Amino acid sequence: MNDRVVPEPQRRRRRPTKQGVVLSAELIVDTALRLIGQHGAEALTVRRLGAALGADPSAVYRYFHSTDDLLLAIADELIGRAQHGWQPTGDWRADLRAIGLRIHAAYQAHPQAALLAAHRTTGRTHETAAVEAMLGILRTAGFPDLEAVRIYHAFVDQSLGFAALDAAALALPAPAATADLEVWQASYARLDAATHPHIAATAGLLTTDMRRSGYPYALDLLLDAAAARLRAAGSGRDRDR
Amino acid sequence: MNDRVVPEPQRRRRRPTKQGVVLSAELIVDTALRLIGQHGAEALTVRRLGAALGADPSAVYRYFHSTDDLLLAIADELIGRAQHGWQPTGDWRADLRAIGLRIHAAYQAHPQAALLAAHRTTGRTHETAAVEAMLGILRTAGFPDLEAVRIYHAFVDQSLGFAALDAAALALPAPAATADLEVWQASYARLDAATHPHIAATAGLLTTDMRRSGYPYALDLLLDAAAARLRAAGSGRDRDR
DNA sequence: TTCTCTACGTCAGCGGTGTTGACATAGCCT
DNA sequence: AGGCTATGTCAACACCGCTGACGTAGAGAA
Repeated sequence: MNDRVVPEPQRRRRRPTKQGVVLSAELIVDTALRLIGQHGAEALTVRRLGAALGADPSAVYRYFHSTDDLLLAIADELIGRAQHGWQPTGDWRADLRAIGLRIHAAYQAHPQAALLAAHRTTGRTHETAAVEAMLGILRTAGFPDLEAVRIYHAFVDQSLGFAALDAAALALPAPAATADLEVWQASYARLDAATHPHIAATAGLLTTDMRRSGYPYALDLLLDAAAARLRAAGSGRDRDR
Repeated sequence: MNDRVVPEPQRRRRRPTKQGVVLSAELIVDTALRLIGQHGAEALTVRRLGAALGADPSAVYRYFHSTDDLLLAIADELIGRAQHGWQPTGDWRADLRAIGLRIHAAYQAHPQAALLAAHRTTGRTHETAAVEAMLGILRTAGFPDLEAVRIYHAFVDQSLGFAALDAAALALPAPAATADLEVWQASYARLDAATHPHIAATAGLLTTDMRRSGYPYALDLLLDAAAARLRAAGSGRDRDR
């Protein structure tokens, strides 16, 4: 870990680079996201980032301890964008569903970045705000603390897991992506009913269903199960609120 | 893509390396898996693999076009291992649960191979066999075809999504991995109850629960919901089987 | 207005990476 | 016995993340 990073409050940030750009942590994160979006995940190297910024590559290390540090900042930015503009309605199930779909959508918008960021825990402001919101929805709905935490955990990892999975499909190089999709018609739809009766019987349904994300359906299943547990907990000790 | 790879049938594979090892694609895959298991995620580099094999690093390129090619070969091996030795019991819920946990476990055993493999559709024998088994379980249990396909889709993608997510955590370089875990104590456990009441109220539960995978709980939620839908479908047109 | 101090952009370089062209040779085939 | 070629080895390339050293812009103090 290097110590060239000056904490935000002491920054005077006055000095433009040779090419006249005034750097900031924010600008670097935005540029990194743009770089990833335009040229793929492998385009995010310190040297290329420096070039895109119009600065010496090592200048990045004045703002982030390492590339991993930068990645965490990117991850938090993505979470922030998912939350942006969201308002709770008071209906726990609708609220949770909306958050899940928002997370999924935000990551799909930056597939290559999502691949790198989906599995990190940042502990930064946007992330903690999101966690607080989700826990709040569950606890306010009446879930006991232990169950609220477990459902939160399952819910958020399900969202991120599907987000990463679907992002990976989007981030695949074009030929590989189409190849993966065609497998369902080229291979599964032609399997012999004698050896693969169940696939043969549902081939048509399979090829259409596998084309889109399984997340919305999986999300509804999870919310179904959560609602059932809430009902069970509520009827257990009948008086609540 | 290089073309130094000789297709398997033409191989004469006679020449031992300087250190007396006779190479083969199989040996390389096994050694790579062992390397990952013993020395962590970041140990899988071509140079280190060469050293572990007792051969020049570039010898690997006589068997695989690239490291990605090698990782796909490893992935194919993993799918087989997940299924290996599994026997259906006839209880659809127990069977599906077992398959889910097996997939998850197989990927956890070799995290960074899992990372690259989880989102590919291969259409190869191991994969089609697994799909056939899962669909068979659902259809035999009495799910209508459309629902069987949808639940299969949600189930398999949830398994792979969690597998990829948890694998990514394991595949992280050691410092980043510990940092991610410590965030829950260093950051979340210290948030002010005034600004983050729900996190503060559940901090203890959070830090312990987030240490392990959320997959088993999420899996049970999904199976709960599926069982409920099966009941609903069954009572709809009462006579089945 | 001038001086000082330091934040921070730049440069050169280290030890790593995947990959490839050229070369030497082991050992199967005739 | 001899040739052919599969395959192991070597050296080198281009790139990577990262760091120590250095110069200087420009804000703050006087």
